[in-house]
Amino acid sequence: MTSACHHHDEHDHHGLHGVALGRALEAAELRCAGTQERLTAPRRRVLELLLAADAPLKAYDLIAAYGEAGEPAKPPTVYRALEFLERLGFAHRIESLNAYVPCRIEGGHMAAFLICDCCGEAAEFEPDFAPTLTAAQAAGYAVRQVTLEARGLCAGCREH
Amino acid sequence: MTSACHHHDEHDHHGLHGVALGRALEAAELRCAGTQERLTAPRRRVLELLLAADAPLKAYDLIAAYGEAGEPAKPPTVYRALEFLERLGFAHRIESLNAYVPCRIEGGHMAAFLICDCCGEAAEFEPDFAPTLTAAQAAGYAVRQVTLEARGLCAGCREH
DNA sequence: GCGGTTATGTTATTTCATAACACTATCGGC
DNA sequence: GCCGATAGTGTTATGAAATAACATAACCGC
Repeated sequence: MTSACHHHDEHDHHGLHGVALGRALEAAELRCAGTQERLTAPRRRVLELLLAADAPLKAYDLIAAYGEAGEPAKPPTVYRALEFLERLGFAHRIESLNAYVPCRIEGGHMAAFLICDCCGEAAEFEPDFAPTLTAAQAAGYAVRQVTLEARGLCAGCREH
Repeated sequence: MTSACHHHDEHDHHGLHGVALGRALEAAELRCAGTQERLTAPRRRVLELLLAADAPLKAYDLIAAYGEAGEPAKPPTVYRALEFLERLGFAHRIESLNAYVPCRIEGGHMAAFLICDCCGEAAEFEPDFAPTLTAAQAAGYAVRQVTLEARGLCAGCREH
């Protein structure tokens, strides 16, 4: 996380727990049932860990936290689950952090993040991609996917 | 590069050579002289390799190509040079490729790339960041840096 | 030429990610 | 029900990307 300041009291607790976590997992199950995709045990477990976290998790954080009783997973288990979760839009990879977050925005969309270099928070948002897509089209590109990551300081960290 | 097609005849030769390469390096020297920064031998060598390349280079491509007579560099040599080149705006890292390109646009700017998943070309462009920055401000963020990478197919690769 | 600062050389290690292959589960068609 | 195709998992091993730590050398202002 490489925090530069230490005032992360209450402003970054995004993790889901208890009932809310259960509901989110249930919703994911339902969305899978709609397609012919399956939310298998390792996929569900990795999604659970992401949803419960307060900040982006690295792949090896997931590997370490995977086992209920402390036994880590093998790397391919987690990487394969992440690949699945990304494919279905349940999670996003943040390239500039080598880390992963659960998707917090409903509906098919292009991911974009505001990342606080101080507290490590990564807030998903939906900027207007029109100027970018227009420019890309003008250059002859057929865009399939856009990665947008804005780094800086969040409101909480600016004040201190 | 993981190319999906094989028609990369003549449409991605961006590499600088001979006189043009010399001029670009000279320009970099001049820009360094203006500040109190120094374009030392390893930094110059890495910049030269980036400028001469036709596509983004991985750090270990640079490490392998570093020595005039085939001897590779040690990793820290190249990573330190890249850090310098990025800091001065001579090069950019492309997060989604773990690769580096020389800066092709004059003037201080935020980097953005159109990346062809077929031929590997990475075209630097300057989209309008205003919507993104406005949204970030609305969320209370003070943005320091923006990474924007659009992946898809370039004009040449779409036709084939 | 001395001392602070910046950069380099070198060894080793850490972190991140995937290849390859054997085995198992699921599901539609018969 | 069972059979074959497909998708998913488990496991071992390895590959790729990046940095830590510390010693040495170059540069610059005085």
